[in-house]
Order: sequence, then C-alpha cells, then structure tokens
Amino acid sequence: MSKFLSLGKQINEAVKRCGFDDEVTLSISNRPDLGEFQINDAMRFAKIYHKNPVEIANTIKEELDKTGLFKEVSIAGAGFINLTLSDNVLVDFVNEIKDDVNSNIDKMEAKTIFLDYGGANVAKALHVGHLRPANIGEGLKRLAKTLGHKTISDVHLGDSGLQAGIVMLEMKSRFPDLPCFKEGYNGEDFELPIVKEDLKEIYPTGSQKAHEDEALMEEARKITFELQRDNKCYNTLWNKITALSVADIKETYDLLNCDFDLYEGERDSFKYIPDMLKDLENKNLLTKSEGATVIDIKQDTDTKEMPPVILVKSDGAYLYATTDLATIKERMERFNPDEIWYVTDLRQSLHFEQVFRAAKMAGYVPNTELRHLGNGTLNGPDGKPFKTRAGGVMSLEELIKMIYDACYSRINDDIVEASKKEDTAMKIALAALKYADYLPYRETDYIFDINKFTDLDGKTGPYLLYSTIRIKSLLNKASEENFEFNNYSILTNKTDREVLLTLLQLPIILNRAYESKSINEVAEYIYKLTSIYNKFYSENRILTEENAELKASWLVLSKLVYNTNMMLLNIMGINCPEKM
RNA sequence: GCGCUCGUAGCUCAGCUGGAUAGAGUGUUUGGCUACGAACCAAAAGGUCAGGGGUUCGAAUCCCUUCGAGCGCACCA
Repeated sequence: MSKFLSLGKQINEAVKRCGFDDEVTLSISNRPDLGEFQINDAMRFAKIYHKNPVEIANTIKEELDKTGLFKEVSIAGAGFINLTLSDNVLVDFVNEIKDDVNSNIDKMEAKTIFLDYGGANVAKALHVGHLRPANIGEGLKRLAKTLGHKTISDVHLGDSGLQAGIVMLEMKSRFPDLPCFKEGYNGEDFELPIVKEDLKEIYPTGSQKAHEDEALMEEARKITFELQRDNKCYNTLWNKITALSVADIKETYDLLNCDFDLYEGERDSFKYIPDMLKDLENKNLLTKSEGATVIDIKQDTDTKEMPPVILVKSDGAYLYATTDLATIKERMERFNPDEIWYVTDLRQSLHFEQVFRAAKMAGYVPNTELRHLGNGTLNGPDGKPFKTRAGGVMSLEELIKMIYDACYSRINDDIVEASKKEDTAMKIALAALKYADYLPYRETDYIFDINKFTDLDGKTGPYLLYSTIRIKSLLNKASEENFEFNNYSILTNKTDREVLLTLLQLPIILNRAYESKSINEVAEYIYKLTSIYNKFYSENRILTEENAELKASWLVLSKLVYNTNMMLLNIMGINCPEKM
C-alpha cells in the first residue's frame, strides 16, 4: 500500500473515532500557503449530521492531532481542514520506497484487458493522424500493466477495405503477367515484383485513377468483394502485399515503441463471419432491410436515432461492423478478456455503440466490458479537420525525420560521441514527439503544428530526458566516490520537502490517469516532479556538501526521482539516452 | 432535423466526480554559468474562464439558455 493510501486510511480511522459513519477524502492542497493536504468534507458532513461544519472540523482535528502524523492541523474558512505532515512521516516514506519505486504504486485487482489500437491500413503509409491512437493505446497498455493488469494488444490492421481492391487493380494494370492474374490460377507461389518503397506510391496512384474513373472504382469494389470471399488469386496477392506492408508499418511502430502482441487484422475475422451470421440468424437477430442484412439495435430508452448495424451489404459484401463484431466473438473465444478497449478517433463513437449493442444482444460478451476510448480529431494548423484522402498528408516517417533533424543539429559533440549521435538524436526526437502528443487530454481535438513537435525547450520531452540524464550523471559521480545510497535521514524542509510531497502524490496520479484513460495526467505529473527537482538541484551543491548525512539524504532523494522518472518515461514509451 | 464535442492568458494547452487567491509551457521584459551538465534556474507582466440565468454556504466545473466553432447520423473505414 502506498504511503498516500495509508495516510488516507489512518485519517478515516480517526474520523470514525469521532463518530462519523462516513469517509473523507484526502486531497492535495490548492492552498500550499495553508497546508500540504486538505480535507473538505466537513461542509458535506454538516448537512448530513446537522452540525456546524467548523465544529465538525474541530472534532476531526482533535483526533488527527493525536495520531502524530501531522506537524499542523488547522481549520480555515467554512470548515476546511488543512494538514501539514510531520517530518518523520516523510522520512519514513523515503525509506519505505527508496529501494523500489514500485512500492509507491497501488496495484489494482488484476484484470485481463484486450487493447485494440493503432489501426494502420495495409498498403497505405502511416500518417500523422495515426500518431495519437498509437501513443494513447500504448501508454494505456503500459499504465494498465504498471497497475497490475494483464494486457493483450492488437494493432488490428485495416486490411479488408477498398484500398485492397484499388491496390490490386493497380497491380494488375502494372503487372498483368503475374501468375495470380492468369486463368485457372491454383495458388502456386510467385515473387512479388515490388518493394516496400513502391507501396508508398501504388495506392495514391491507384486511388487517383479510381476516383477519376467510375468503371475502375467499380472494378476495385469487385476485387475487394472477391477478396472477402476467399478468391484464390486476390487472396494470395493480398497476403504478399500485406506481409510487405506490415514489415514497413512495424518499423514505424517500433520506433514509436508500440509493441503489439498481435499484428492481426480485419481479415483474420473472416473465418468467423459465416458461423457468426448463422448464429445470429438462429437467435432471430437478423432482419433484411433495403436488401441488406442488419441487426436492429434500437432500444425503448433511446432518445436519438439509432440506425441498425449492417452486417451484409445488399451486394453481399461485409463491412467494418461485420468484421468488428466477428472480431469480438473471436477475441472472446481466444482470450476471454475482462475488458476490451478500442482507441480510435472519437468520431467513430456511433459505430462502436452500434457494434457493442449488437455484441451484447448476441450474448457474446456476458461479463466483458467493451469501451471505446475515443481520441480527439486531428485538425490542421488552420483549425479545420485534417483530410486523409485529399493527399498532401504528412507521413509519420516524414514528421519523425523533421524532428530528428532538429535534434541532431542541436547535439553537443563534446558530450555525445560520434558513434552514438544518430541514436541519441532519434531518442530525443521521439521523446519530443511522444511527449507533445501526450500532453493534451485524450479527447481534445488535436491541432497538428510542426512547431509544437520541434520545440525542444520548456515543457517538452527533451527537457525530461535532459533532466533525467543530469541526475544519472550525478548519481554516477557519487558511485565513483563509492557513496552509499541507503541512508535517508535529513529533511531540510526547503525544496527537498516539495520534491517528497510530489513523490507522495504519484499513486493517485496513476489511478486518476487510469480512471480517465488519459496519459496527460502522467505527462503533467512527470513535468511537475522534474521541474521541482531541478529547482532543488540548482539550489544545492550535492556532491560538495560537507555534511555527510545531508549529502547522503540528497543523493537518496535524487535517486528516487531518477527511478520514478524512468518508470514514468517507460509508461509513456519514451527511451532515455545515456547522454545528450 | 436528431445526437455528440468544444469555447480558459497574445499563442498552444491543463484544471471539469463543485471548494479557498484559475495554472503550465511558449512569446515579451529582466537577472543568473572559468559548469555536481544552462536543452537549466529565478523574477515581472499577461484572465469578465464566450454572454446571460439557475442550483449551492461555495461554480471554470452541475442544470437551462443565447451566440460561436467542429463532428457524427445504414450499405466508407
């Protein structure tokens, strides 16, 4: 149990002793001039117990004084209880967590959580719009793991859509002699005549052609349909293109530190679709509507229009909802998770509401919670929605390259040896990119601005890395002097106290981030911790401090901040170079 | 038409399960390195939390309303 949680428990035991059959909430003070923590429940209690709130606050104060946990308990205003911790509580706190910062986290009851995020499309380049769901999904996965959950993640490739037909049609026009296009093709192997660089250009070219010529578009739709029905020719060709494309996609995801357990896609659910349709038929859930096969998901309590879920188009083809529903069935059978989280654009919320309703009606998720964790929409610098189809979209690779260049040129050659310069610049660049992406709340609309990412000063990824590396450098120097890091005893009650109070808050920050499913809480917190430590660092000369006990305490504190930072950077999927 | 977001400092964003004096970065002005690493630290200035009403001891936060911006509404994903 974290110190913070334990303090809350002890406070509530005191409250109970006062005769109140209710709980108070310990929170961080927003009036640091009055106290470090506050309890604001006396006003609420006043109504319930019909007593004067100040009187209630005083009763609680008396009990709290007896605990010895606080240097000062004071009452202000309408009944605010302000608390200042005793020094020994903070000293104990450091000694409790100095060997393992994980003991400053409150683990949760372990669940199995399946995460679906990323959503890259086969044969199409990852663009800047893919950044947010990838980061958020990965961050939430790492946060869930840190808090004790078991996770399974799937990139869930978009591999069965119209782009398949378009790309294969373009392939057919370029390479009509490929074995798979021959009459009577029976699945024999052949070499794909393209490399991944070609892929970047094939889809845009094919897409443009199809948009200009309705007959080609029709042909592309037909090919897409054939692919869904296991056409041997298209199936073989698409498998090869997918393998080529996924290798490319994976490179970028690896850069972003997104490690998916599964690189599966919509097509992997195809084999479940016929049985699923039969099953839904047996459950009398399917109806025909305007030639399509649908599930009516309207409920009496609906206050808005709720269109049915279309599973089979009038032309027989499957849709997004079909594969998503089949995928739910599949995941339940294979992994039986307690929760399934989808991180995709917020604008897809209706789609997920529909699919989730269908899944519940079909009885596929009896005890599993389905959640769509929508991310904000990507807007251009002009504030208008970002267009994914109109071309001119910056690829993720290009964006990373631009930030990389900015970082590379700033590296001090006296500090970073030549052989590590590129690797270092890439780590800094990704830190800048990821941290900037993590700062806004998950649902906030995202304004894409290159300046935001190439900014390397202030509240940025590079700041966090620089500061963390600087602490590491300090610790290394201390180690060279054979300094022991196990004696924390002196609190000077200046900035070191603020550092400790910030560390104390870690468990509630992580819990809040988990509740809101947004990493921005973590991003804000690590900045707060780092900047208060930097203030401490600039105020004190640690290594030349003559009081050995004080020096030891400061070093323990520094190590604690370093380890906490490394843990939080890991949650955000940010790697720290050795020097920068 | 139905539904969902959002409007906070010049700019980019936090804060929203109601708490006391609304925060950060950046930009502007200014101070601090013959270095425990200045990609750092310190200070100043900058706000009618879009407008109005309501609930409450207390509202940026909850409810209603007006204005403004964006998004979604069956065979795209």
